Amino acid sequence: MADNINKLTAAIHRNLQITLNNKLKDFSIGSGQHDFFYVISLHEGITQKELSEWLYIGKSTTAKAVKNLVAHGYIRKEKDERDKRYDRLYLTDEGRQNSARIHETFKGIVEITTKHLSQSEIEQTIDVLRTILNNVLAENKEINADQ
Amino acid sequence: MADNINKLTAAIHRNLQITLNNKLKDFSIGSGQHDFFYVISLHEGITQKELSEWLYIGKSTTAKAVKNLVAHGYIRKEKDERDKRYDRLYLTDEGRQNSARIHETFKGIVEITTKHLSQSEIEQTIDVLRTILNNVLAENKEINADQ
DNA sequence: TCTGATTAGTTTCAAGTGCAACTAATTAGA
DNA sequence: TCTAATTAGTTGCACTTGAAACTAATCAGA
Repeated sequence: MADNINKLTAAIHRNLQITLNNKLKDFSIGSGQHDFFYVISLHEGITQKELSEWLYIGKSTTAKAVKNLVAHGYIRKEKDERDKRYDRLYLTDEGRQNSARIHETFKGIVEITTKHLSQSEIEQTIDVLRTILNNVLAENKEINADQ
Repeated sequence: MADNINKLTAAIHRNLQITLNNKLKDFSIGSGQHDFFYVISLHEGITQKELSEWLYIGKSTTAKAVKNLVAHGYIRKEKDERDKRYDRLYLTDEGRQNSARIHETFKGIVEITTKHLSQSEIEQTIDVLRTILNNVLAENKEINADQ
């Protein structure tokens, strides 16, 4: 078997998590929560549903990540007044203090991954990956309409 | 934030795992072990170290996956006679009976991911992903020489 | 208006994963 | 040859994740 896209995306994902954990070892939240924090810091007021959709991750995982971020004092939840089913998410002061550090780290991750690649290679790859993701999501939707 | 390669590979990986789990729901081993079984079926006699390197996955995860596959009767271990540190892995009869099914499923996964893509797009993407993976591995090696 | 369906978020359970510390086997160097 | 270092594999721990069943709030249709 030669390399294929599935194996490579899996390997990249796993090993990038390791990179991220190393770079943010002293930051007192677990590896999965960095992404959530990052997105919230870019889109304050986002709901958990939107966060799940943005990251293409299950809502139960989002609920737990958010719970942890709140417990660590980095973000806070606020009930939407017009529809009390929604929780809107905002950075706390402590979250805001750590925000720049996270942004730098994420920028560094992008630089690491794109080393030795031209801008057009990167753009084309992003396009193809987006197509692949849509293919996979369509396949999963076919099987199960929910979640 | 626009989509980036890290987010896309993570999303593809997570959602492909869901696809695979759905397709192999009735197969009595967990999601992570399908990949291991597949590689072993293609390379009988492979060691756990080689398996870890092939999948770019940690050796402790490999040890547990192999343990489960053995417990379920799909594969067997055999000590290398020349160097007893190595365990060599082989399919059992039951493993061999299920092998074709797994191969078909993996082929189906490739077909799903590559829908709407030309052969050259796929090949170029694989090249880029390989470069990215090497970038990430090099970065991690810099931090930690072992594992 | 009221009842049933839908929706956002939570919780429990089972499973995969990495890290660190471990054992057993082998190799390298004094 | 013998001791220290290396190497393959294992185990315990912490953490992430998805599925399924749940609650609370809202919406849609009779």
